[in-house]
Amino acid sequence: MPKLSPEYYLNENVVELSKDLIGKVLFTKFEGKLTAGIITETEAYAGINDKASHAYGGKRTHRNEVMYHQGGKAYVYLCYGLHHLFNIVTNTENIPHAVLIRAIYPIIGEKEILKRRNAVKNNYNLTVGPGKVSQALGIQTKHNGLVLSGNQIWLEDQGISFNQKLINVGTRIGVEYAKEDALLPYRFWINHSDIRL
DNA sequence: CGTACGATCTGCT
DNA sequence: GCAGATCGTACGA
Repeated sequence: MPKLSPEYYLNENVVELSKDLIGKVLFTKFEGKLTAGIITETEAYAGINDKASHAYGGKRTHRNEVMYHQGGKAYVYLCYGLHHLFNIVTNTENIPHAVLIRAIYPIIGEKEILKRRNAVKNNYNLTVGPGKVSQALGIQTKHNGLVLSGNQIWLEDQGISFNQKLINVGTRIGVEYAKEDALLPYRFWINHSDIRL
C-alpha cells in the first residue's frame, strides 16, 4: 500500500484535511515493532488566527517550532505532564497548521498495542483519546519533528472510505480557554461500531 | 529563578 | 462525577 505523498500534507485547508484523514491508516515502527490503526477521530488547529492553537497570534517557541515547518512532519508534545499528543503538521512552511489525531481503530500489531496500553482486551476504550493513541503506537516527544514519509511514522491510504453521513462533526475537546473559537466545528469522528472491514 | 497550568487518563465513589 | 497524577513549557520577576 502506498504512503500518502508529501504533497498530501500541503493542503491549505486544514479543516478539510482533518476530515479527509478519517479512514487513513497511521503506522509506527519502533524497534522492529509494527503497529497501525485506522484514524477515526481528528481535530483541526488552524494557525495563528485560531485561539485554540499553540501558534495563536504567531506564537513561535521551541515547543511548537515544528508547526512552522512544511507540512508532513509529526508534532508531538507533552500534555498535563504525562501524555504525549501526536499531531500532523500541514500546509506550507511558516503556516502553522496541524491536525490532532484523537482516536484510531487498531488493525496491525494488536498484541503490542495491548502491551503498551497495559490492557488485556481490545475494547473501544483502548485507543480512543489522543493520549491513548500515542501510548498505543509508542509515540513519544522524542519523535517530534519526524518526517511522515520516513520509516518510523507514516500514513497510508488503504482505500478505506466511509459514507459521509457516518462522519460526525463537532466542537473540539478541552479548549474552553479559546472562547468563541472553542465553538468551531473542527472535530471529526466516526463511531467504531460503524467500521466494516 | 519561581510558578501556574495544560489539545488527558484513570480509578474510585 | 470528580480528584489526583506529573512535568515541560511559558512567562514574569
